[in-house]
Amino acid sequence: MVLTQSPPTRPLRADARRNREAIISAADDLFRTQGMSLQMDEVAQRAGLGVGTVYRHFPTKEALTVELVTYRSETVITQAEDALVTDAPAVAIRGFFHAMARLMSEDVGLRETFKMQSTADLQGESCAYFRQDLHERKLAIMQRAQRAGAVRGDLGVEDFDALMCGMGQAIVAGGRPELIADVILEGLRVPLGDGADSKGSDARRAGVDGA
Amino acid sequence: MVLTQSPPTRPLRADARRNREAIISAADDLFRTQGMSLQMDEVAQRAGLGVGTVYRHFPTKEALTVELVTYRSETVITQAEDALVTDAPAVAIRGFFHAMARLMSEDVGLRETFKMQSTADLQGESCAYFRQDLHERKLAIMQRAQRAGAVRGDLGVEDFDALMCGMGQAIVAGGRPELIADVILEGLRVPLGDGADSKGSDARRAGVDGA
DNA sequence: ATTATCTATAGATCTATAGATAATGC
DNA sequence: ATTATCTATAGATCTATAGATAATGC
Repeated sequence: MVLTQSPPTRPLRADARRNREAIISAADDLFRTQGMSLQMDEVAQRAGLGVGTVYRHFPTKEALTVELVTYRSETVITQAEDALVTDAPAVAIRGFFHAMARLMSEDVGLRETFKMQSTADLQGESCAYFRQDLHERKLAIMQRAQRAGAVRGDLGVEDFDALMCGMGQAIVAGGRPELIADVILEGLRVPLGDGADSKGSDARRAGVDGA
Repeated sequence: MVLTQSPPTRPLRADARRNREAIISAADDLFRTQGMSLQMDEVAQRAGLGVGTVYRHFPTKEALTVELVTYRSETVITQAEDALVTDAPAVAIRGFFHAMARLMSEDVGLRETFKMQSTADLQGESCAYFRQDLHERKLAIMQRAQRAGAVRGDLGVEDFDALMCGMGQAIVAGGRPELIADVILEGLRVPLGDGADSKGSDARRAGVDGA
């Protein structure tokens, strides 16, 4: 989970380890309700510590939030992988979207996690490996769903991520989570060529290839 | 367009009028590229004025941005209405979404306009009337599309707004505008009850009624 | 001795205002 | 005379650090 250390890193002193955990836990609570606008002072206060201590463990605010973000990413993607092992792709994808919609509706941090993955942040070299790994796993999940015909083939991982982001935004903006998830899900399916369809799906099923 | 004045408001002095326009124009440029994070100092500089002047015309940053946001809202909704007069609903909606996607991809301010409409901001009493008007017009547009069977009936104006917001976010997050718009459009259609459809569309076509 | 923690505050970044100065237009 | 504009700065809000103090563990 933690991929940020290269040097040997001798084990933390007992109190320091406790405090580190208190910091992460406090930060996580705040991240859930406030996202990136959480404040370092508040984290310290909630953890029952001084700000200095927080900065000892995490040199910048970004370093702290990367911890929270990577944890959420990891959780979410594992969940998706598990679902795909158990269920048929179409069912798994549906379950995944609805679960995400529900979680996002009560976790600002999770919404911002998706944003940060797509947008500028989280781009530090420290998490380059993590990002790469995540990308590959997402690709695998998506291609599996595409081969099964559950998701249109001209969708890239970037588009998929972007849609998850969009779903989060739509939910903050007051859309009903269930409905929003359904709309996007329906939209993800392979479009059927019918009336009122003048253009736009011309690159249909571009990226599908065998296992 | 400007609905913020109740008292008679004697006409501005010639130079003041020029400056006011310079301010709005400068602010609009910055809003297009930076959205709400535009800075008052920059606005002043770009307009070739001092900050004090900007604040003379717009007492707060919010007052300035409300001006920009209402202008964009008005433009967009008029465009949708016009399309619905000319074309068949399904075609009009499609054209509208693609136009929005394209515009949003190059106008941060437009994306944030949708956000602000749904979320907390823009809630001042000063634009209560404007908001009401906008809401009614959106409702009319949506219901027209629903009666024509181009859009699923269980969608509320809030959901529709939310999806526009989400589309914007998906585009910033790196999704291809054309594709994102297509996915949401497909998703908006009345879902056909077929396989892999376990639940979620049970409230189907709830809000449809005759003209 | 070494490692951690605390408090108080420097520094950066904005919005908004005050008070002195300049431009209009009756 | 009135209305508008300018510059310089107060005030709010954060992140991050410095230097003095306290807790661990060999």
